[in-house]
Amino acid sequence: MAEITVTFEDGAAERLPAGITAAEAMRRHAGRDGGRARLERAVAARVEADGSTVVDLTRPLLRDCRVAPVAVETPEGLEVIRHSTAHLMAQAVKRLFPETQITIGPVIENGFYYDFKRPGGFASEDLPRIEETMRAIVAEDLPVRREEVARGEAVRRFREMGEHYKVEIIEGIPDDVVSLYHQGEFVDLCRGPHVPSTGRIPAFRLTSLAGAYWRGDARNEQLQRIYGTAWASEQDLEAYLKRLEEAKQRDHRRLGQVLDLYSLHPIAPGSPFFHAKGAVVYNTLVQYIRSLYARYGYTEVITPLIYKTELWKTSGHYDAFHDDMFLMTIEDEEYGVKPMNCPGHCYLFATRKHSYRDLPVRYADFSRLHRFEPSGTLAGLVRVRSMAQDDAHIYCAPEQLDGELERFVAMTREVYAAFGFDRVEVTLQTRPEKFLGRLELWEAAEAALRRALERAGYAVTVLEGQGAFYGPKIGFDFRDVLERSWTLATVQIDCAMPERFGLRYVTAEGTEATPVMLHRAVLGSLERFIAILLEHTAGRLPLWLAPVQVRVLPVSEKAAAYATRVADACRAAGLRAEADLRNEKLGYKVREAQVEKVPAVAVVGEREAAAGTVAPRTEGAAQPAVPLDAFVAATVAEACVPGGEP
RNA sequence: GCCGAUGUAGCUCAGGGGUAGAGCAGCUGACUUGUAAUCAGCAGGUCGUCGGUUCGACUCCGACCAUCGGCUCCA
Repeated sequence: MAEITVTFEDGAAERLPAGITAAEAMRRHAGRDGGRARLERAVAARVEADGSTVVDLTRPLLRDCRVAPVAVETPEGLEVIRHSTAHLMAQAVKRLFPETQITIGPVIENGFYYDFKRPGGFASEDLPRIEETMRAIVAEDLPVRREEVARGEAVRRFREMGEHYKVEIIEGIPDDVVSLYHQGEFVDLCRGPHVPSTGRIPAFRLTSLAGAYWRGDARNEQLQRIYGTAWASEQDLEAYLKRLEEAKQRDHRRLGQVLDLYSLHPIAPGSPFFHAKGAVVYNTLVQYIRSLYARYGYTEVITPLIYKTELWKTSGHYDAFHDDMFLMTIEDEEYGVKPMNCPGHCYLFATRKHSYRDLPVRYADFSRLHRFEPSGTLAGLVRVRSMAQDDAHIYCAPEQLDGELERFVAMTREVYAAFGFDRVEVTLQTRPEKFLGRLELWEAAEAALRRALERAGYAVTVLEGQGAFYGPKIGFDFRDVLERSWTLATVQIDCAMPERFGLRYVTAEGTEATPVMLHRAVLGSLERFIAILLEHTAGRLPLWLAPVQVRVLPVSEKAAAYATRVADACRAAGLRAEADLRNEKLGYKVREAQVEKVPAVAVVGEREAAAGTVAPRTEGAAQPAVPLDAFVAATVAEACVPGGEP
């Protein structure tokens, strides 16, 4: 029999019969070096020949290669068990509900899902039953077997089983041979790799039930998706579930209530009411951005909230989005509440004749916008129907475009640095199927965005076809506590509106030209930004943004007068300060100030009143007393808006 | 919009076909307080809304509304 050379992790090489399985090869070698324990923890094998691939432990080795075990707790190992758990779940579902058709079941971050079509559907009470059956199948420790068959044969078998979605998938595969995985009575189309037997799946939990569309298209049949999570051990599973629980403590919807920042009411779904404290955060953010506008050369404008719909017919928004707008008919004329500022700014630009010397024109606008977002998509402050952006539109000459993009990236960087946001994910979203404007403009615009990102040195994910209908865009995305991704900053080059609105400027040569138009926002929507900021800081807003910056706590009524004087002194210095004069013990007031995350707490008793000092409590701990003036000066220093006037 | 779940006092939650419960918050009083909850009393509800079943519904059924987790969408 032919032999091959197999090299192991320790560098040793052995001549072994071709066709030996990866597991057997490692087992023979381990017998000599004592690595059996590691082998028992392996769920797959890494084989390196031409490239490096993770394969089944039962995969036969046919050529010279290096082979190493893949431990269950490694990223590759977790991927294997998660995929195997998806199969396990599908098998359990088929046992309990044989009328169900299986579709696809991929691995996702921290877990997996599987999409099913079941007449009558699943209810969440089904999940515990499915889990129970899964545990039974683990106890059966069914061997998992890979089989390669001709595509036609695979189609025939799945058709016989009544698995029509699988048939459709296989028919779309270009290869002549496909691989199937068997475990007991269950068989699924799959590339693998998988654990060698169902008993090797250590810990899992089914987490939720959701709707999903076949092939991700809303025009297709609605399937049901069951989500689960799987880990290398019960302890890891518990730790993961605990992390999820802890993340909920930082959820902006909880913090928004505890901190009395905003609320939502069914009378205006998706439209937050900002309470007095939330309004301070909102307005301070606007003030911060305004201070940067002075430096970055923007001029602020105020434009109408309601327009005749002709405006969006010109811009193209009406065709694409009129179902998603708040529309009304007044005196037989249709009007709409603006969902974005751009068309209004185009009218503004056209109110006078522009010279190349005026450009770039940068119109900033903090107007409220109203979008009729679908009911099922609303979420706290991150997806709303009523919002305001730190929006601006830039009109420039083509040769100014690169400079404007660079200026935008610089401003974005400055703002994110001020908030300590470092987990940004940058995407470039290109021309969608339905688009307006000339193709050559689109190509030039996409090239300009690519250049800007390259110069900025961002690692970029390209999302083909995800751009706006009027132009390609860059998105700066951040994760919320549930790891969902949301766009904050964006910059978009408009390939349609300048021409549709007939915008012109006079060039140096005295001819007329169409300006380049940019849409951009740095914070994005203020609502969404506040949500991400709250979650990022766990509610401990920086002092300059905190609704209450200083709270003065008298130890007893005897210090009430002095506490009032201290609070007045803080307010005179421009701080948002208040004295807590309620008839409560100090410990009670301290606790409340902590819970409300007031950044600067000053305790005053008879000693402080006599000495003209305060005893600060910062970062959750009592500090030695300092003179009142020094406390005020230090707090004022911390209250400076970042990057603002010195 | 679609699938699944949830909705009881301002908040967090218990309860269950036969007159609605707790803790915190609120109000009143006592205590005069030294760094994460002092004590007592009082008040607070169309049990999301509308309809149905029933002698009787907060509880069972249906529709709707809102919220939550996904899917689709996201100018």
